[in-house]
Amino acid sequence: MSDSTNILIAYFNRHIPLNYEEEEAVKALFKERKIRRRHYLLQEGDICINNCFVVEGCFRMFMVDKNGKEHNLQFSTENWWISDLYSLFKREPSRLYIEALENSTVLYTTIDELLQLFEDYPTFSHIFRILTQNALVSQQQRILQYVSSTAEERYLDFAKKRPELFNRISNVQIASYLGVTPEFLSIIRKKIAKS
Amino acid sequence: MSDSTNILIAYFNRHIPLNYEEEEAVKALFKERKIRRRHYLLQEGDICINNCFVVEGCFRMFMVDKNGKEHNLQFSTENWWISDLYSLFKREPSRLYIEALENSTVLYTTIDELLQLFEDYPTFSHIFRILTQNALVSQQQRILQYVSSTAEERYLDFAKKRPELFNRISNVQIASYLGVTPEFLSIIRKKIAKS
DNA sequence: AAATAGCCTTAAGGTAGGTTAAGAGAGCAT
DNA sequence: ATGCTCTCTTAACCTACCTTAAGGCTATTT
Repeated sequence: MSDSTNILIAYFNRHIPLNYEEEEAVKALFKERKIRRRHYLLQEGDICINNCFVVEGCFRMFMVDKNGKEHNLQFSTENWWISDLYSLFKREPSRLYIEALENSTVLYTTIDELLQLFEDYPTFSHIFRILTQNALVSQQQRILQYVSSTAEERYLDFAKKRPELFNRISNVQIASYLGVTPEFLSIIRKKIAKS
Repeated sequence: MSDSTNILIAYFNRHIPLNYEEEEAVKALFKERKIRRRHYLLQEGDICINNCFVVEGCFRMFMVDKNGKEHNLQFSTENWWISDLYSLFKREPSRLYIEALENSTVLYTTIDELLQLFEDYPTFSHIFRILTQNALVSQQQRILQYVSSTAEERYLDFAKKRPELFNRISNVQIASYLGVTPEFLSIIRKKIAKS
């Protein structure tokens, strides 16, 4: 069994302690995959069939709008999940891209294996209901912030909430996540530095 | 047993057929409440302890930003759920308001009763995992749209996706949902009418 | 019937943030 | 070393949307 799988098991145990059988099920089901920097885990038009857990590295999920501009929706680093839930659950082509920002390692299962796991071991159904709830809540917080604050406030908040990410990725990526151009982010940074 | 409860049971049956015991559990657990137009189901600072199903009527969920402006986040009409999931699950004071736009009827349970229901009847845990998934997916779609389209596009999309709501609520409410002022929505409407 | 309140529109002037373009510095490859 | 690519910055001009203010219309209340 790989180190990677132990990391995932430790992750699950932090939510709900797994018994021996459940740990074995994780070891049997999840497969490891390495993705090199600038390579894609998912591209627009693909049907997302894998649910991925980031063991090591960093990904960004983004969409391309009708003018060809990219908009980052989410970053995932160690101990985060990354997949297009819309495509995964609806089994329809994705409108999103998932790109590795660093050389990375993930553990993944197909959606069908995951649903089977939920049936065989209710513990996992329970864990994923909580994970989905948490994701929903944090998305709602993001919408709240989006409608009610300026780019400068979002920038400061991002620096505060995700300091490790903040120092790990480029300002171009941060700007895209905050919904501004890199040029305007530069102006914001100058203004903050002055004050 | 009330008509309201039958509507909720029919709703559940459309997701996963309930057996006799599960139907009885719904009848035992959910309570009815009527809310008059302009009255609040939830106000900022309250801890949201009830999960509500709209039997009849229409609600809006909104936040008030630091400048005192309201931002609509969601409308709920018949056969939708309405609650602040953040406050509900984290048991922390809400930053949101839920207001009845019409005289309305809801069925509700407390979060503790709901969690107990999940333990007693896995069917409901299953249904709510799917509902949470769907909510997550549709929120993600909304974020996608928010970052990638103009106010005019969002307006036309809203008219197309929710035609009944579109004709049921005021433009002031729609503008707040779309993230523009009523004045600017008026300009958009004029422009669309001309073309 | 009058008064009040909410809704919708128009218009003038203002601001946050975008676009385009250009240059300077860092890191990587030949 | 030389070039290449990427990142970050600065600046001039532009646009989508906001603010304020005012007027007319309709619905509700008294």
